[in-house]
Formats: sequence, structure tokens, C-alpha cells
Amino acid sequence: MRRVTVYDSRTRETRVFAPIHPPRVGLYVCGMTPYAPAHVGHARTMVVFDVVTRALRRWGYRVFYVQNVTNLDDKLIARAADEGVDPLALAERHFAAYRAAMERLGVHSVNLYPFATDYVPEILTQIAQLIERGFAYRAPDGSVYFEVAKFPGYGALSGQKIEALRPGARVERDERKRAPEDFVVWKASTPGEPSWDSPWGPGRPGWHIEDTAMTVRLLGERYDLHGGGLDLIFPHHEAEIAQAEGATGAAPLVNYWMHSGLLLFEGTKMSKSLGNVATLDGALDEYGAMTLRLYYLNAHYRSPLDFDPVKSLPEAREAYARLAQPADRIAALLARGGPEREGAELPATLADAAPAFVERLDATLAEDFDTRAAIALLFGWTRKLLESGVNWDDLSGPALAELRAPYDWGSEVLGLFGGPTGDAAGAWAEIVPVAIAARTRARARGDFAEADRIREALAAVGVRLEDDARGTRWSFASAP
RNA sequence: GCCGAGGUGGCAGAAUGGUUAAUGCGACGGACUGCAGAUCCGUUUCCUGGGGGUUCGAUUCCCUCCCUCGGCUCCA
Repeated sequence: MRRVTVYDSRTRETRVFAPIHPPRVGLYVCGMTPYAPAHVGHARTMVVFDVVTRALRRWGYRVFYVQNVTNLDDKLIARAADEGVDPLALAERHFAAYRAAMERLGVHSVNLYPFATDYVPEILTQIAQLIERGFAYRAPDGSVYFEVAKFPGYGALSGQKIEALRPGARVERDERKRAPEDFVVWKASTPGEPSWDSPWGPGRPGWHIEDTAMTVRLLGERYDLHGGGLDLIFPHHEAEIAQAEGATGAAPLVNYWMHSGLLLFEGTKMSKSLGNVATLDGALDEYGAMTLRLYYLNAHYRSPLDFDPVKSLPEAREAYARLAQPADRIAALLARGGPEREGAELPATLADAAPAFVERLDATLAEDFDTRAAIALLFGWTRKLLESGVNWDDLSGPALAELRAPYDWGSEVLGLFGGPTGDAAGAWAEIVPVAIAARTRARARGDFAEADRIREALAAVGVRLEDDARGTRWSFASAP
């Protein structure tokens, strides 16, 4: 296992990552509440933790990645009522769409997507423990509240002081609570809502309790990594700590808290009321998965990132086109000739460089998942290959594979440089040269209209032609 | 008000107590080209919010001020 450092939001320091039961790693990431289509902000968080997981796995850690699905809460119930559908069915539908979008984005690292409503027994057990240990109390209407004053550590994660919260006065006065900062763990049911029986009467889980009930069940009373967006630190993650540590007595619940920076939209927070929400599917349609992933990963994961459809995204698209240029060309050559392909060996300036370079990539990323620095290195590799003036077309399979190695690393860890390979590429390899030959003849006799027609026809199906001194080259246009 | 993150070149955005302040995008000039694209060469060599302080030396450390953004129980 490689030495990895991780910045922990709770202790506010970067420490060497030491799992409780190496090489196993328990990772829990707060997923979305599927009451509306996923937006590009959700996707940033998911790509960040996808890369964390891919990297740890590459380095020998056995990561069990759990991402919860809050398939029942106030928003879902309200939205379902608007649409006149069952809230659980609404959640199911949006979750399916979310999964499909994640597939398009190349996020395949999650092991388990547990649904909140499948953990009601665990939730009831945990609430009973909290009441028994004096951390929670029952309200007259059958709701159960966590009593923040009973948990001295409350506020440690976010740096909030309870006294400081009260003057904020955004908390509505609620007669059922002993203090304004107390939060609900069990909500007495309102007629028409889904509800479950409990010792305190029919009701449904509060927002925070599902996570701790799931984590204790799936990852244990203490586990290694918890991720999520920065906006969840308070109160959600604060509440998780209070609930889990209160219920089990084991502390700390989580050894390393990782929070991803929020995505802004043209400089301000995305919100539905401002109408500045970009859906993930729309962004995938417009920019493609590779551009989006590069865009997300080309920023430090804790920094805010500005989603600007006319500036930052087109820039990312240009940057990706350059970065992936050698990767795509080498992949296309390997797909056609295969790894056994005959040809020249690498020039001395490039020979043996790749293994050391890949090691540098790993070492760089292992410093608190510095994807940006790793990408800067990959740009350096691209520049080195382009400036070397090597004739790709003449290289042997093993030589090409060596040049491709850093991009394979990028593919494995960052999820970049995907593209058609195997059979699909093979079929194109039969057809495209025929079209190129026809175009070359047309150009030779000066029939440029015909030549352009052929080029455009191929472009329409995703094959890009480029002429240079050696003739016409083709490649797959970066797939959107 | 409280908590937190920031203010770096035309833009995005790194890094470091001290040689030419990463990387990318963009721009300009040139090569190549039927066109386009890609690539290459050159230029963008006077960029670190204001003011103090520590230091031989600060963009980097300390203090202060100004400004921006986020959180403060809907939130990835």
C-alpha cells in the first residue's frame, strides 16, 4: 500500500492515511436526495470521490464505498404531492436517472447504494439507544429529538458554537423542542405520508439518522473516510457525529472527513430559486464526460469552482483536446495494429521514461489527491511527446504502449482518455481507409468539393480527418 | 454578528522564506496547408488587494484594513 496523505476537515490538518483495518477502507459518501434531476454540483462531488476510490484501489487499498440514497424526506414528499405520485416511486425514478448519468460520467466505483427506507429497523434501534443514553427525548406529538446540549462535542467539526447559533435566529421556534438547536431524529407522521410503526408512534426517520444507522450497520461504529459536499458539514455531519457517537459510545465515528468544495454557477451559488442550475445530463450532452471530468479534476477538490458555460467549460474542452491528442492517436494505432504491431523502437530521448513518469503521477496524487498537479504532469507528458517529433505511425506495439502508459494511468485513476477500442475500432479500421483513399484521389485531381464532402461525412459519424506532411490521419473525435 | 475559504499575468488557477512564480486557455507573429484542423517555432520577458512588522531577503511568516465567496438547520 502506498503512503497517502489526507486532509481531515475535523482536525484541520493533513495526515498520513491509516485505515483501521488495513488494507480495507470503509468509505461513506452522502449521496443525493433524488427528488429532481442531478446537477453539475452533485457531479463534482461524485467525480472527486470516484477518483479517491480509484486511486486508493490502485494503491492496494480495498475500498468499500457506500453512497446512501435519501429516498424519503420533506422535499421528496412535497414534490411527489405536487406531481400526484408516490414519493418512494418518485425517488426510484430519479435515482435510476442519477445512476444512468453517473454511468455516462464514468463513475463506477460505488459498491453499494443503500436506500434509507431499507434501514428503518437499524434507525429504530439507534433512536432507542439515544433515548436510553439520555441524548434524545420524546416530544408530546410522538417525534423524537436529539438534545444537542447533552453532547459536548457538538460543533467541533464545523467550528460552530451553540450559543452563536441562536442569535442567527433562522431557526424557527418549535414548542416541541427543548432548545432551538435540537434536531429531529424521528418525525411523527402526518396523514398521507409514508410512515412506519415505532415505540414512539407512527412516523418516519429524520434526515440525519439514516446515515448513522447505515454506517454503523455497514461500516461499523468507527470507520475510515466520510465524504460529501462542503455544504453538509453543518448541520448534517455535525449531527451524524453526535448521533453515532452518542448511540454507540465509540469515537471518533470517522477518522478522516473529506469535503469537496462547492460548485458555483457564474460566480454565485446554484439554486433553483435563482434559476441557475445546470443539470448533469445537459452538461454531458453539451460538453461530454471527458471535458467535464477534466474540468472538475483540474481544480483542487476543496476549492470552490466556477461553472461558466461560456468560459471555463469551453476552455476545458480545448485543454482536453490537447491533452488527449497523443493518447487518442496512440490508442487508435494500437487498436488497429494490436500490441504485436511491428515497428521502430522508441528514440533514446523517450525510452524508459514512462515507468518513472507513472511513479511520479502516483506520488503526486498521493499527496491529498492532488489531481490538479497530476494533470499538470500529464500535460507535460503530452508536450514532451508532441515536441519529440516522433513518428507514431512507425512505432512498434510495445513502444506505443510505453508512450501510452501515463495516459493509461489517467484512464485508470482519473477516468480520462476513454474512447472506442476493440471491435468497434477494428471495424472502423476497415472502412475509414477506403474513404480516405477516395478523398486523397479527389484532392489529387483538384476536386476539393468532393474531398470536403467525404471529410464532413466522416465527421458526422465521429471520425476526424487531419492532413499533414505524411498524408491523412484519422481518429475518433472525443466522444461527447 | 459568528464560522470558514480566498484575493496571483488578458482569463482560469498552482507553488515556494531567496536562480527565468507551475500548468492550461486565450492573443499576436511565423512555418506547414487547396481549405480546415492538428502540430512546430517565436512573442505575451514591467502578475502575487492596501498598510505596517519580522528578515540580509516575503508573494510566502505576523498584525491590521479593504474586498469577494460560502456556511449558520433545504443543500453534493
